[in-house]
Amino acid sequence: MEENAATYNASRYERPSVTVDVVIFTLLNGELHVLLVLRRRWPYEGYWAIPGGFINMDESLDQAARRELEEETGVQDVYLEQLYTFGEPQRDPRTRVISVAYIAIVPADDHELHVSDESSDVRWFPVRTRPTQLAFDHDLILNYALSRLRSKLEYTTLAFQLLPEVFSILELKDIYEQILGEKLDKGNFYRKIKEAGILEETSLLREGRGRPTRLWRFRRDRGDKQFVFRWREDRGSDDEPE
Amino acid sequence: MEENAATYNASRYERPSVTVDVVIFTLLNGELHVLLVLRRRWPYEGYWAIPGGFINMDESLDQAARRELEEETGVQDVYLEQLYTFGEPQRDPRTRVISVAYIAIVPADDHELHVSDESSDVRWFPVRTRPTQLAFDHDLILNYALSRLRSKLEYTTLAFQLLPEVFSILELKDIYEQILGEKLDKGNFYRKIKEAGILEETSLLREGRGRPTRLWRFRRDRGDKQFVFRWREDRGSDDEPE
DNA sequence: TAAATAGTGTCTCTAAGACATTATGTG
DNA sequence: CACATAATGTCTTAGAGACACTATTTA
Repeated sequence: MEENAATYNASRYERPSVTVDVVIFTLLNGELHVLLVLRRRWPYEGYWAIPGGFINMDESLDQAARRELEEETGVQDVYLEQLYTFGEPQRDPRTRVISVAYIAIVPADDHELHVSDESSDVRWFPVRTRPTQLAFDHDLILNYALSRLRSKLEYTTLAFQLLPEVFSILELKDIYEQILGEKLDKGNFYRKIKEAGILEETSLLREGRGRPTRLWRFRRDRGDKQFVFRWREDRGSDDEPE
Repeated sequence: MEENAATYNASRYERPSVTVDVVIFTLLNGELHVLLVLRRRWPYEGYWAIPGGFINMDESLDQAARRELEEETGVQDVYLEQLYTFGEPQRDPRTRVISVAYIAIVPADDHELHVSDESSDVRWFPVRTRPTQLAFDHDLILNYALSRLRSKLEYTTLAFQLLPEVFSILELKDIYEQILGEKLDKGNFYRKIKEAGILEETSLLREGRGRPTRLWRFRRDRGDKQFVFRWREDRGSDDEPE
C-alpha cells in the first residue's frame, strides 16, 4: 500500500501516554536533597512522587522537562540531563504510561525562592532520610538518578552545579564526600583541584572559628566536562536501572 | 475532582506515538558494521534507516527492542542497552513520534545466519563508509550510538560481545583500536588484559604464517562491567547526543 | 598559648607508556 | 636461515594515596 502525507492514518496504532519526570537535586545545609510532591489523587493518593507531567504535543522532551522544572521550582537555566526512559506496561494503573526521566541540579544559593517547605505538598527531602515508598516505580527512578549522579560526579564538573557562585575548596570536598559516600584526603583534594585549573581565586575570605577560608569561583570557560576527579574500578550500575 | 479506576478518563490527553529503534552493531571481517534497512514507503522512501517499530501496548521497552532485534537479525540473548530517547516534535512528518533508541551488539560468529547482504533491503554497512543521509534524525541517533559505544568500550567488557566464542588477544586489541580509532601498544595490551583476569586460556591454537596464536575465552563469571581498559581525560559527548 | 580550622609538602608505590627482546612457527 | 607473527621483559615517569607539617585565626 502506498502512502503519503494525505493518506497516512495516524491513529492506526494504539498509543501510550508519555510523561516527563524530573528528579531535582539541590544542596541544603551541606546535605543533598531531592524534591518530591505529594499526590492528592488516585492513583497513589497520599504517596510522595517525583514531579512530572504529560508532554504537550508541540514541545520537545527537553522543553517539557524544563517546563516541569520551572513549574515546581521557578528556576531556569540549570543543569538538566535525560536519565532513562521507563516503560513497564503496568507501571501506572491508569493506562499505559511511558516516562522519560530527567535529572536536574539546582544551585545551593537559589533554593529559598522557589518552594515552600514544611506545610506544602511539595518538599525538599534529604536524600539520606527520604521516604522510601514512593508512588509508581519512582523508587527505582530515584535510585537510578542517585547512582547516575554519583557516577557522573567523578568525570564531570557536575558538583559545581550544586555550589553557590563562590565557595571554599573544603566545601567542594564535602560535596564529593557526601555524594560519593566516602572520606577524601584533604591534601590530595587540594592538589587535584588546583592542578585541574578549573577554579579561579577570588579576593574573598570567609571568617570562621579558625583560620579564614579563601573563596573560589568555578571557571566556566574551561568547559563543563573536562575535569576528571577520580576514576573508579567499580562503576556500579551506571547504565541500567535497579 | 475525585478520581478512581472507574472514572478515570484515559483519553484526556493527546498522545504521541512511541517507537523503539535499535542500532545493531557487529564485526565483519574485523571491521565494525551497523545494520540499516531501506525504507520502501513514505516518509523518507528510498532512505536507509535504523530498524525499529511501534511498541505494542502490552510489552516493555526492552521487550519491544528485543522483538525488533529478533525480527531483523534472528538473534536472541545478545547485549542490548537503552541509549537515549529522541522526541523533537517535528522529527517524523507523519505525526508526533517519540523514539526510544537502543544499542545491540551481535557477536561476530553469528552474523551469517540472519541477514542477507547485497540484494536485500536490510544490510550491514561498515561504519566507516556508511550512508550519511539517513531517514528521520537517524544520523543523530547513529552518531550518538557510536560515541556511546566508544565510551563504554573503555570501562566495560563490551568489546567481548563483538568477538566469537574464542579469539586471540591481538584480535581483541584490533577491536579496541578500531573502535577507539588509535593504535595501542602490543605489550601493554597483553599486560593489562592478563592482569585483569577476565580471560581464560583454551588449549586451542590457530596457525598462520608466523608463530601460531593462542586462543582465549571470555570469563563471563567475572561479571560484565568490572574491567577498565583505560580511563580517558576527554570523555567527549557521552551524555548528550550530537 | 591552646584550640580550631585552613592549607602545603613530601615520601612511597603503583601502573601506564615506550620500546627492546625473546619465542615459535613456515618456506 | 630468513622471515613473519606472537608473546614477554624492562626502564622510566606521572600520578594517587598516606600522612606529617605549617599557617592564621579566635578565645
